[in-house]
Amino acid sequence: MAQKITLKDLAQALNVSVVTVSKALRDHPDISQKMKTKVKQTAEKMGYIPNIVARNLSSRRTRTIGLIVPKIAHYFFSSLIESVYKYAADRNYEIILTASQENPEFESKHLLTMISMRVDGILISVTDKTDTLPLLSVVRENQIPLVQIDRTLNAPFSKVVFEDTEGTYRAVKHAIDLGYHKLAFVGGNHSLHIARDRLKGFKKAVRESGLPLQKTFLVQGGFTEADGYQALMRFKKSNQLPEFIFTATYPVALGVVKAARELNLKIPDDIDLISFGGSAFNAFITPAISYVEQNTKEMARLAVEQVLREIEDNETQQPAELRIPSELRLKETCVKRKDA
Amino acid sequence: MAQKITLKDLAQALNVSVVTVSKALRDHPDISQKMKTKVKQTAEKMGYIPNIVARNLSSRRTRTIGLIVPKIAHYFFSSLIESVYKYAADRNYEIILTASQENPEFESKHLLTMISMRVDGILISVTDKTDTLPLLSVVRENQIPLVQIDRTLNAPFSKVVFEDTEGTYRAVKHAIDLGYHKLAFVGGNHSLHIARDRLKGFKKAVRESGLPLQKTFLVQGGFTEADGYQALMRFKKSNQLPEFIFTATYPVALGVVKAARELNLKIPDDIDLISFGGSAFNAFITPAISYVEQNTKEMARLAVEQVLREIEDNETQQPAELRIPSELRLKETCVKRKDA
DNA sequence: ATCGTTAAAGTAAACGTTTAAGTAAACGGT
DNA sequence: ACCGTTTACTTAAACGTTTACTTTAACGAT
Repeated sequence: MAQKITLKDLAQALNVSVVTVSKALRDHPDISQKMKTKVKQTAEKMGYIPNIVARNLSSRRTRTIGLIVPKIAHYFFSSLIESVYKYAADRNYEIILTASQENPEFESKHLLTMISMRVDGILISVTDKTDTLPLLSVVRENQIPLVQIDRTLNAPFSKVVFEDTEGTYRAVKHAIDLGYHKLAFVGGNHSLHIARDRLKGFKKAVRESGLPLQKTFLVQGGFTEADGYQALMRFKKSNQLPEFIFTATYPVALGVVKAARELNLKIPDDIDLISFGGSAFNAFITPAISYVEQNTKEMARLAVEQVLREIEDNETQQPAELRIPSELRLKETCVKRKDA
Repeated sequence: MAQKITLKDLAQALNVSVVTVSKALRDHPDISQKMKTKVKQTAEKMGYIPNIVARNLSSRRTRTIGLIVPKIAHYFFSSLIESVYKYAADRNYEIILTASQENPEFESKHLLTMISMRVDGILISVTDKTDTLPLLSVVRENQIPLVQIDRTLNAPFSKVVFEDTEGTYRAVKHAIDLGYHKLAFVGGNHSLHIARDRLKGFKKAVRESGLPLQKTFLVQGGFTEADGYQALMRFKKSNQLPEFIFTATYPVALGVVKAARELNLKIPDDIDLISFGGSAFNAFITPAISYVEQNTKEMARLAVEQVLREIEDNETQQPAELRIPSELRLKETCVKRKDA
């Protein structure tokens, strides 16, 4: 085919300057309506396709937001991603997505790539092993707006989180009210807020009710199915089974379910369960797990809005901390009173 | 902070030309080892971060592949995406992902954006409503390598698909062997190969066994849960229930399961089921649905390899058609003989 | 000593836009 | 009739690289 059409080609064809063409296509007020129409028509006719790379270099902005998540094929993150795309599209921004695969090295590499690509802002949800991200200082120096989502570090950037402590507290309180005494928490890396805050809510509920906090029932680790599976297996091995388990994520809960099946433990009768976060297919599994709701759509909305605010307002503001209420959704676990 | 460091800054600091710095950083043979080390050290020290936008403009390539899928938060696509990212990363390519939301308009818009962004190649899985993509001619004219994945159109571009006909054929044959006579197919838009080919396999199995093909049991539509739900509801309404349903996708199967529960029909006893494609959480639902396996990892691998081949080999080749075997995985549906 | 070759740099131009800074003509108010 | 303003355009420069070409010096072989 013919070479790619550029503004120059259009300009020559129309016998005007390149800038006139550029401005006309962008509806710049400098240009007369008549010229705009003429330019757009020939652009259409000649099959002009703007070169965004050139535009980005020249304008020193990309209308692009980097999104770094630990995983894509994941109940929580795939919906979060989908919504982020949607809200970004509404505001005419592109998304550059990368997945760290729960690997802090990849995470740093991707963060650097995003800076290299000159994204206008960054949204990040860190891996379950990240306790520090050295590159954040570079982000800061370069004044790139960055918003942490859900899995946040203690760093001077805006955050969007759920009401982790309160949500967990209510769920565990509910379990205690049903008569459970031996309660376990299976969660994640304590350098992450969500792990600490969910544990905090758990402890608060247990302490308030005067029950003892058993060390062996507080499990650290990751946020994956494997972590839930291992936890229950270990409880079993040590011959110390809790009556109720609160899991820090839905995948962890699935791991518990899997282990329970193998051990021939009935849920909810032998072991009861609530998780932080559900999933679209929860309704299809038996028993459907009761969970603390995570409104991913709202989280995406707030995160996109916040990062765009920081991008588009020129003055640097204080980091914001946006919190999303997280309500308990009772399904088929943790609904019956425990027989005394 | 100080202004962003550019090659020019490095060049000044080192008292050499910009080109020397550029070449040194890229390990160009023109540059002596001594100079390379020196340049890299100062680059490190001064915190140089390359501007990929400028590089892309100048070099007329982006080392970027566009990936267009109908949906992100979806059993099949989220794993496909994850694997595409992985294989692309192995070859040092970035991915630009967009989701068409099963909307052909968005799909075209995104395709145009990708061309605008000057991606080096494109991977696309079209919406369940797409029957033609006018922009493909632009892709062709601009000689942008494009590979169709799974949901393919009849267009002169390479394809990576499953053995849709054979996989479906074997599954339906299995159902017939178990003694089922009234068989239904719930599938998608017939301008897509996967819908046509899966239906073809279905018809072949039914015809071969001498059973009648009932028109009302061949349902067109989309590939979503809603489509499966509606299909079973309609069967019920018309008082014509099949004994066995083959669904063209896993979400459709879930829709059937949902409808069955509401109608109080037992799966697999009242209605039996096999779907094309499973999911990671299939093991958690009761009954676990038997399915024709879709090896998303392999699909991603072949697609990435093919598009990179077309990008990196300068000569244009004939479009390839890569087919991935799809085996039947029996779980808890379609495993018992039907009582005569 | 001379010539072709190689190594290690440098110079100039280009990639396709946008932004900033003019300029010329038309306009409107006094 | 004059001046400031507005309209509609143009020119020049810049964005930060890479690519293609040129230069200079050193080296070996004859």
